[in-house]
Amino acid sequence: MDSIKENIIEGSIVGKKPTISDVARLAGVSKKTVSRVINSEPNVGAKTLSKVKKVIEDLDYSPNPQARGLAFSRSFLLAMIYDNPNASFITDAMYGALGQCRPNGYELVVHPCDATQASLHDDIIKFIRRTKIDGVILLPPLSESNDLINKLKAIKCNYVRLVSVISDDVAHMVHFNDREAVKDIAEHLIALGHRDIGFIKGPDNSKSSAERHDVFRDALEQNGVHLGANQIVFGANTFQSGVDCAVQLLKSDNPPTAIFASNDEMAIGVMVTAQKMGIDIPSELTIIGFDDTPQASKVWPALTTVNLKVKEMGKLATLKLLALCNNNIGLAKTIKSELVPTLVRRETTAPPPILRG
Amino acid sequence: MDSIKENIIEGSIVGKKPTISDVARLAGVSKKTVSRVINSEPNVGAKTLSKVKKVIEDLDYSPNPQARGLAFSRSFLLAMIYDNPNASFITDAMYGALGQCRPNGYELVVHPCDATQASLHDDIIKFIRRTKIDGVILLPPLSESNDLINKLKAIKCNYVRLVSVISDDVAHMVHFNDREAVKDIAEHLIALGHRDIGFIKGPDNSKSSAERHDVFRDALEQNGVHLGANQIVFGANTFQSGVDCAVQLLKSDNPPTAIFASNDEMAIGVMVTAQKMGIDIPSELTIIGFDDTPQASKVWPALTTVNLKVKEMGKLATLKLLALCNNNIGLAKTIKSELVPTLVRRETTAPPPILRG
DNA sequence: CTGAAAGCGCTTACAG
DNA sequence: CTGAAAGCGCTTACAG
Repeated sequence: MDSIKENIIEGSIVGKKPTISDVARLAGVSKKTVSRVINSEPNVGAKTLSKVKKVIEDLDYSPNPQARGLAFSRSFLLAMIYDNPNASFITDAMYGALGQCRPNGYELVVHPCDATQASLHDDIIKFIRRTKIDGVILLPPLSESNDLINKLKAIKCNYVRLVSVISDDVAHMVHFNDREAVKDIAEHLIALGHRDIGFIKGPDNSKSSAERHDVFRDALEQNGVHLGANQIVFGANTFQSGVDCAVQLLKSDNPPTAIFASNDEMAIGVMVTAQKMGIDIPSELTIIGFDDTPQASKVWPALTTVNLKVKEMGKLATLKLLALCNNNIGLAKTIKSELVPTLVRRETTAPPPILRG
Repeated sequence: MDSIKENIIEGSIVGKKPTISDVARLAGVSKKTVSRVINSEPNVGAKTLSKVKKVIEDLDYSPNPQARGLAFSRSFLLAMIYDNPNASFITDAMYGALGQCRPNGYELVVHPCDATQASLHDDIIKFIRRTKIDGVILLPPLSESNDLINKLKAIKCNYVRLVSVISDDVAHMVHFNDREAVKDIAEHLIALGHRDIGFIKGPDNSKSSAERHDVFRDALEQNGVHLGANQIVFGANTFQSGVDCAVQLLKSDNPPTAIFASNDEMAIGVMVTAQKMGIDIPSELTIIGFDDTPQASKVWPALTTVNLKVKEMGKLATLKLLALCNNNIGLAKTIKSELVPTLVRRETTAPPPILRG
């Protein structure tokens, strides 16, 4: 009969990993009992429990995830699916998610995809079917597609979406409440004394673009400032579109004294353009962005913007998703699903020239 | 007996996925034959082959990866392990890797880790043993640790490292040849007429820091320019350290007319600092970075820097890793393992003031 | 509280 | 060129 020692050697030096049978044999119990211990099931005697745990530790045993997956009909894999957010949004969301995956025995698979592909949604469904992923986290703007959600529901795939507009049951979404942040921006600009304000809207296919626009316009209106049609320009959330929009706004007959761009990429495009035109920031032009990407604090002057708390969102989304994977919808509903982004005041805002000495 | 139709309905509407047994039954062959088709093995008759393929397509069948994994003793999972590169480096490497993973039936698991943890390397080993990952891609600076590599070898884990200094067999690394790019930078500065040049070195624990330093110093020396001790300052590859280093350099008795920072983060720190001090870029100060992060082209003036071709590196690394996973070391050696980064000339370089009108 | 048998969906090793 | 049997390492369903 093998001694524990021999098995340890066999297990860790020779490289052949011990199995549940090895543990069972050495602990003098059945595989089922070891299985109970692994899965923290009840009905294991205290003595048996500690004996099995000891052997597991001695052997440095960990269950084979493929075998567990096959038996459980689960993969213990979660996927993060996204089309085109910025790099730091992705990595922040990943960090937040991973912090919850690991202690729960899940791994995170990344799945970026090409939004220009017509088969985008079907490809995602194929991916999920093929890999048997237990659940997916959807990042914006992909997360805004109800077509995709319906397809996910059709295959009964667990999902949680990160969104900026409430658009699902709380069990299935984490929502960053743009509205408050956008109002803060409007009020901040008003308080500084700005009346000629330019707005760079995001792409039309995104719900958050429309919402940021509506809320910003209404908040200004409430303060007696009207956002005219010629003060609204349309960007694509890219740096280059920020440059283009800035040119439109700043070369108009009545250039604004402040510009709110719907994301940092565009805001930085505005900054660069203004600086090239010899316009000083913030004394001659106030600029506010949205996202608080790492770059926002690494431009000069440092950009005033809105922090989305993406890592926290990734964490909450994962917590919900794990609850869903365990068929605990009640728990998923309980977990916080709204985050309030905060306005980060840095150096790109000041009163308009007219109010300065 | 079930008709194909019924099975299709059962398979895709009800959600119960068809198995190899369904395919075998409907095609009138054994499971082993279906298995041969799935794995593109030889010894399948043409007629049998097309019959099986037809059924697979009709059923929209895809093999269960957990079952395959269990039988093959493989997970069909690759992991990307990293500690602290910048966000775009990570996402670029992921894109490059995924392009190769998918067509080969592999998925990519992300595994960021905390370099400040003493148990870092052992945690990685545990992660690999636990998940049964088939192979790992190591990103810098983690990829430079020989201690980690030795531990990976001990558990016979396939790996490929992305490195800036040749440090392994070509089957196990993709190497970006800094030397050439650094020489290009030195020669570019010399050609512009700079003689008082500042250098911001990266952190001491990184081999590439030392190499960039040595190569830069030697290349300048060859052109008759000496890099004095007071012209070398020590950064940490962060924006803030770039700011600090810039202050040291620019407030010295003999400030340089050009600064080469070992990465873009620091270079942008230098830019911001210079601009705050009222120093014009590039007419009064030339700046060159390294990495070509997205931000480099989104600052003003746009930063001259070196593009590392990270996505391409991710692709090549994955190709090598897949070859290793198939025990084809010969193939892994064949795949290109050196990439030459290119100097991207933008707007932050110009002749020194003394040579200008 | 514990365990023997059958099964998850594939593959390997073998036979013909 | 094809297939029947056994096995990968777990779990479920059941029995006691």
